[in-house]
Amino acid sequence: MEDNNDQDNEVFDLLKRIDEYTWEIPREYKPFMRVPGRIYVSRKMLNDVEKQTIDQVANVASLPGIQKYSMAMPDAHLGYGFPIGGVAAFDSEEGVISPGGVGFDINCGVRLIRTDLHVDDVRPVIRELIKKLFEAVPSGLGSKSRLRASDSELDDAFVHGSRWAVEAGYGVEADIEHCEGSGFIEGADPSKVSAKARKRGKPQLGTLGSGNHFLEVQYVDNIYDNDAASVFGLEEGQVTIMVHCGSRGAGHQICTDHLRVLSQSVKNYGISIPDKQLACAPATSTEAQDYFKAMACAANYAWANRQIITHWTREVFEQVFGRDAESLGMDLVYDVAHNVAKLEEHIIDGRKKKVYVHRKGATRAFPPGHSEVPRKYRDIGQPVLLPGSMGSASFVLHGTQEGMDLTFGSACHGSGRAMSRKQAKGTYSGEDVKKKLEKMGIYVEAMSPAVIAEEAPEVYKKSSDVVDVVHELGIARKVARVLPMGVAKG
DNA sequence: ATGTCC
Repeated sequence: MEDNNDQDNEVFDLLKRIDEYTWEIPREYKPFMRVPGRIYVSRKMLNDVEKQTIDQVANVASLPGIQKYSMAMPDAHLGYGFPIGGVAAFDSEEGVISPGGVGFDINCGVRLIRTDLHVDDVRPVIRELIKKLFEAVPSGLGSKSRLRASDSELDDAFVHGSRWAVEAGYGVEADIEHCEGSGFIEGADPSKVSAKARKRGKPQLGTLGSGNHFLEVQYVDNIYDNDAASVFGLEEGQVTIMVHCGSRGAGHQICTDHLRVLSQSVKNYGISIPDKQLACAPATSTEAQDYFKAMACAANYAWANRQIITHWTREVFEQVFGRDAESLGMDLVYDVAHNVAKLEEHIIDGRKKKVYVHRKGATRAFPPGHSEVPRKYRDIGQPVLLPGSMGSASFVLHGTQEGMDLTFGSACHGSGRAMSRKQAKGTYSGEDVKKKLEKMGIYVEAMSPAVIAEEAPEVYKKSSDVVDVVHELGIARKVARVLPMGVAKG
């Protein structure tokens, strides 16, 4: 124990070990906890979980109507109010809805596109491919799209998500089926979106954004489950494309606008919260429902956004390989949200119950047989897409019944930051990181060197460690690993 | 994550 510092000892003292990957924060830890907290992490990785993150898990447990546990995935770290990597479900009648449980980048998410191309077909043209993708898909902070959406198109994107984009010519019908929830959330109401959010969102529909968002050309280097991989259309050596982005300024503004309202609701409804950042309102209240209707608009916008990017990506591949996207086998494998709240039915204490599941930096992972899993994948379970950081592996998993029972059908969302952006910028130079990645065979095209430094592989937790916990715990099971060949980012 | 404070 002498190698543990003070923080570690403190953390160990307050947690109760349930099994190899399950650590409980007992209700006794804080007087306001309505349910215990649960952190799913290996003992080794527990050393990296900050005390502040554990306190956030405990704080979430104070919110009215919370079910079972306030949970944190192995990649959990400090967030706004709720931890990033947090999962919490609230009774749809007695519970609350909280923007902090979704995050600012509403429906930040990931999609995976397969191809029939082999890694050897793509290596020789990777620079050209990435350069063209970088040109075709606007990226960077405040970037504007080459799509000029009208007000009515923006409304349609807000309400219909992926379907709007496909019907506007940006994709094919099968793309819609292969999105979580068919690429939209019901109940979106654009009248709950401020003029300011509309103004920010309108020129950005069809942009990648900045930070850890990326468009990556990858190849499948390892298959863990042949049957599942085959059903998902994946095989070793095959080239895939991953898109990681969200709802841009629109989602950010929607979160900001409604946080202001809900921080007042907390007082109006007499809800006692240990942290102002946990602003919320009773799920049935007008304020909470208005947030949910606006949040759904942002979520749908993000699905439309990833769909438009998919279309432009296909166009670039068509140009470079001189064949149409269909003959290149460029089907959408799946698209998942990892920052969203959803009204779902779960079995709790043996009874079916409707709950608002808040997943913030956590991915839905529904089991085999679930009606929301596309027919094609029904026997396997929902594809769960976990992006790695720039230059590191990404993973494809599938949902399980254990996940449904244990975590409201949720898994982690990726690797999780281990160093702050500021610290990363002070430690690494963008040019050096770019050169290092090139030596590893990964070509990076980015808007600014600072973003490359902020996203250096070293500033993230090892994605394989995080994925292994999820796999061993059984809340999602590994199907395939993909490695980057080239990446375009903000 | 984010026109990194209208």
